[in-house]
Amino acid sequence: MTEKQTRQQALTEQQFLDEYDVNRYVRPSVSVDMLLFTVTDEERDNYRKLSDKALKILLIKRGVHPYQGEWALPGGFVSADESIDEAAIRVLKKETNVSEVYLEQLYTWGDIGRDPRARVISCSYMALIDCELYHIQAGEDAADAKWFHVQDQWIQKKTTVTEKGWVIEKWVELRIWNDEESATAKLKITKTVENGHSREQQEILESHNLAFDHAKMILYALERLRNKVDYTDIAFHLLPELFTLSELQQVFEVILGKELLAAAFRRKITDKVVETNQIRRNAGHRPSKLYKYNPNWNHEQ
Amino acid sequence: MTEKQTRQQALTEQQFLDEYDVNRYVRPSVSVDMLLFTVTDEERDNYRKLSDKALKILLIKRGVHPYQGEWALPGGFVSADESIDEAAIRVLKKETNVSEVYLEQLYTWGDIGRDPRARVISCSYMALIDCELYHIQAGEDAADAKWFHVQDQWIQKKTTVTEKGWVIEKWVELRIWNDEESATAKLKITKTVENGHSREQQEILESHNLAFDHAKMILYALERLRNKVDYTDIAFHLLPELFTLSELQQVFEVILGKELLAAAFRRKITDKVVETNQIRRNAGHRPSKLYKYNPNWNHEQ
DNA sequence: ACAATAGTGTCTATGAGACAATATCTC
DNA sequence: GAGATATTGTCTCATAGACACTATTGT
Repeated sequence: MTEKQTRQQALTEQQFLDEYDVNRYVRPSVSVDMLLFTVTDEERDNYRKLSDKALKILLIKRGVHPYQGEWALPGGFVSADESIDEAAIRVLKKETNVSEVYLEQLYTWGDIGRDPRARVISCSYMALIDCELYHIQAGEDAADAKWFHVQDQWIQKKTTVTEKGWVIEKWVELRIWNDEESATAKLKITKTVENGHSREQQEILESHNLAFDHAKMILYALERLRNKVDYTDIAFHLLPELFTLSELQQVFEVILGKELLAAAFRRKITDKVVETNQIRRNAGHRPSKLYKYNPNWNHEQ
Repeated sequence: MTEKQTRQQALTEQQFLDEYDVNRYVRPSVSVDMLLFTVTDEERDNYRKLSDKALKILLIKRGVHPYQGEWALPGGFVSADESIDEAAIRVLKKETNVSEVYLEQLYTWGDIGRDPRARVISCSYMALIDCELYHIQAGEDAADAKWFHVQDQWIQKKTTVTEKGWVIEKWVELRIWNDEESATAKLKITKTVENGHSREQQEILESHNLAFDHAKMILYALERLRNKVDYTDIAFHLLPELFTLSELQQVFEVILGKELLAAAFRRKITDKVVETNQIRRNAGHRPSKLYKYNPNWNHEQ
C-alpha cells in the first residue's frame, strides 16, 4: 500500500471530501444531442388513397461557427445543476419547443477531434413525438429548424478472413432531405475480430451539409429504432392516442424500411393494442376502428 | 437574429476558433466504469459430471474514501488525449491487467449526486473475457480485486392505471457474492406513461457493500447481456476459441438464468458455429466434438 | 358501380419445445 | 457394466408469410 493511501484511510470520510480537489482531473465539456423523430403524413395524390407516411428528423441550421450554415442536431451543454436526462429535456424544450416526449439515451460520443472548438463529449438521446404535434420553433441559437426525411442504406459489405480472425466492413449511405435542402453522408462500419478480442468502429468518409459527427449519431439512432420497434412500445409514441391499425402498420413500415403484409401484422400486434368503440370515417373508403395502446402488454414474464 | 450572432457570422472560421473560450461552460469530470464479466467452471462433485458454470463480475475493494472498504467497479477518469473507448481500454489494463477483450459501451450515468466528491459523469462499458484467461491483478489504486457471482431477480411487479396513463413498477434484488465477501442491493424500476410521454427511471433502495450507483450499472449490464446473447456473438467472447456445444449451452444458460433443452439449443445455434475435427476426451463420459465460431454467420441481409 | 381500404380465413413452411432413442466414452 | 454426457430423430404446437376472400365506405 502506498503512503498516500495509508494517509487517506486515516481521514474520516468528511475530511476526505473537504480535501478532495475537483480540479485534479481534466474535465471535458459534456453536451447532449437530440435525435428528434416523427412520422408525418405526406401529400396524397388521390382522394381515395391513404396518405403515405414518412420518417423525419429535426435538424437545425447552424447560425455560428463551426459548421456555420450546415445542418446539425439540436444540442446543448450539460449544466452543473442538472442530470444528463434533465439537460436533454431542457435542451429539447429550448431549441425546439417540444416537451412531453418519449426520451431514450442512445450512446456517448467522445472521440478527440469530434468538435474543433474543444474537447466535447456528447451524449445522444432519441426523442419520439406524435406526428400531429410537430409544430416546431427554432430556438435562439439556431437560424432555422426543419424536418427532414431520413433514410440509410448499406451499399457494400465485405468479409475478410485474416490470420487471427476476420474483418467485416460495411459501407452505408445516409440521405437527408426536404423540399428545399438536402444533406448526405457516407460511412464505413468496421467490425474486427481477432483471437476473441472484438471491436466495432464507425468512420465518416464524407459528410455534406451535416455538422460534426452527427451522421454517426443519426445512423446509430436509426439502427436502434429498427431494433426496438418490434419488441417495445416505441411505435406508439409516434402516433396520437387513438390510431387505426393501418396507421400503426405504416409506422412500422417506415421504420423498418419495408412493406409488411396486413394479415400477419395484425396478428403480431393484437396483444399490444386495445380496440376502442370509436371509428374513423370520411376516408374515401371503408372506415376503420380506432385502437389504443394496451398498457398491460408485456405484463407477463 | 441577435447582435452576438451577427458578429459571430462576420468572423472567419479560424478567427472564431481562436476566440472560442473553452471555459465558458461548466465542465464535469468524466469517468469510465468497467463491467468485466466472465463465465467460470465451478467445482464438480462427481468425476463424471460436467462442472457447472457461473457468471462472474470483477469488483475492486475501494482503498480510499468515499465508500472505503466497499466493492466497486474498476474505473478511472478520461484524459484529454484519449477517446472514451481508449480510456476504457487503458483503465481496464491498468486496474485489472486485462487487454484484448470484447468491449461495448453501455450507458452514461450523470445524476447530480452520484459521486459525493464532485460532479462526475460516468460512461459504463461491458467487457467480456474468456474464462481461461481470468487471472486478474489489482491495480495500484485498489486494495483488492476479486471475482463475484452475480444474480438479479425481480421480486415484485405492479401496474397502476392513472388518469392520464399508467405506471409500471418493478422491484429487483441484486446479489453479489464469493467465498469470502458479499454485497446486495435492492432497486426499483419505474416506467411512467402519460399521454404519449414516457419515462423510465431506476432508483437504488438499498445498497450494502456496493459503492456509488454501481448497482444500477450492474443491473443494466445484466439486462443487456440477456438481450443480446441470442442475436449477437457475445457468448463466444466468454469461451476459448474451441468449445463444445454443451459448454456454449452452459454459457447461454448462465446468462439467461434458465435451463435450455439441448436439442432445441443445438438447432438454434448451428448457423453460428463451425464443426472442427478435434474432439474433447477424458471427460468421464462420451467425448464431444469441438466447435468454433462461424465468422460468416450473419452475413446475409 | 367503382376504387380503395378494412378486416378475416386458411394453407403452408418454419422453428421451438418436449421427449424419446441411440451413441460413446471413462471408470 | 454403470453412469454420465453427446447427438439425433420425431411429434406437436405456435407463429409468420402468402394470398384469397369478404365487408364497407365515399364519390
